[in-house]
Amino acid sequence: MKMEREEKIDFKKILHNAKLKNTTPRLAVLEALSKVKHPETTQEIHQRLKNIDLVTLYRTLASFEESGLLRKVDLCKDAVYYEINTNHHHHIICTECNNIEDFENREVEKVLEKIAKKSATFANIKSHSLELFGLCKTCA
Amino acid sequence: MKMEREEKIDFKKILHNAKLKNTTPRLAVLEALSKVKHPETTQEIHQRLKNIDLVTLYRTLASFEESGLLRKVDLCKDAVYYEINTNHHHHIICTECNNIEDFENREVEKVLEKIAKKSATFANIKSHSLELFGLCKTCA
DNA sequence: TTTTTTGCAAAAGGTTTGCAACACG
DNA sequence: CGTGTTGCAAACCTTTTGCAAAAAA
Repeated sequence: MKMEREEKIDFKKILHNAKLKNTTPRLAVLEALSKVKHPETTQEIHQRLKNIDLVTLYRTLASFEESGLLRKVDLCKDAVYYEINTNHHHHIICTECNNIEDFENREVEKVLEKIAKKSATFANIKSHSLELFGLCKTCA
Repeated sequence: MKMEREEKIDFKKILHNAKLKNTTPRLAVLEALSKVKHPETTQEIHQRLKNIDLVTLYRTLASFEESGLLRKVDLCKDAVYYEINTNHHHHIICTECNNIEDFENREVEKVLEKIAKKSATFANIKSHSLELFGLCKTCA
């Protein structure tokens, strides 16, 4: 019988592994973004973590992205969104209420690989962005 | 025998059809973007069309997008890119030199439609963004 | 104790707004 | 001629930079 176990993440170890020093603002940001399912903007994160200076937050997010802890997501909103960099996936975004659903799809990844190979001018493809936009059932 | 014909676009008619008044800055912007193959930022366009006020350019691009003449493209560059809204296609961008290749691919569109249908929480998908990032053969 | 990181102030960009003069239709 | 558009000035918002004080290892 499998015990249900409280998800207890060792944020200090994560920072240490990323070769980042263990500071209060960094722990707060990492924890906050781990709790949240959807991508957030710098301003949104700042709203929730009022006690962290906005400048520090900018620097923290930049260093997290550089070390691969976070990933930028482009939601066509004239603002940069960040999310925890876990498994590779994409998003479906409601243009009305900003509701976000994640999806993974092996087939689309395969097609993208084929497209990359076919290119006449590109030697290698390192990454891609893919987001769907529409109306969720509540807003439709 | 087919005559090669000078591509002569009636920009005034295009503006008229879009229910936009026929002004000097609008014609200049429309013509400039029609000549160019790749997406450009507001700042880049302004560099080329120095005689148009930057504020006017912002308003022009916004009205062009609203009326469907232009489309925003998201190249993960912390800047909004615009391109003429013609056939549906996507881009492969060189992260080193910003070289851009367009591609169309029926297969990927089909897979995206399937993904949209499968979604539990979304009623309909209206659009999507898809860009590939890598190194072109010159930069690799 | 040495090196990074933080937080404040201020600068720097980029984009938007208000408004009078101007131009299109 | 009336309404929409332009161009300038100034406001605004987001992001970056400089630097001294504080914290990490």
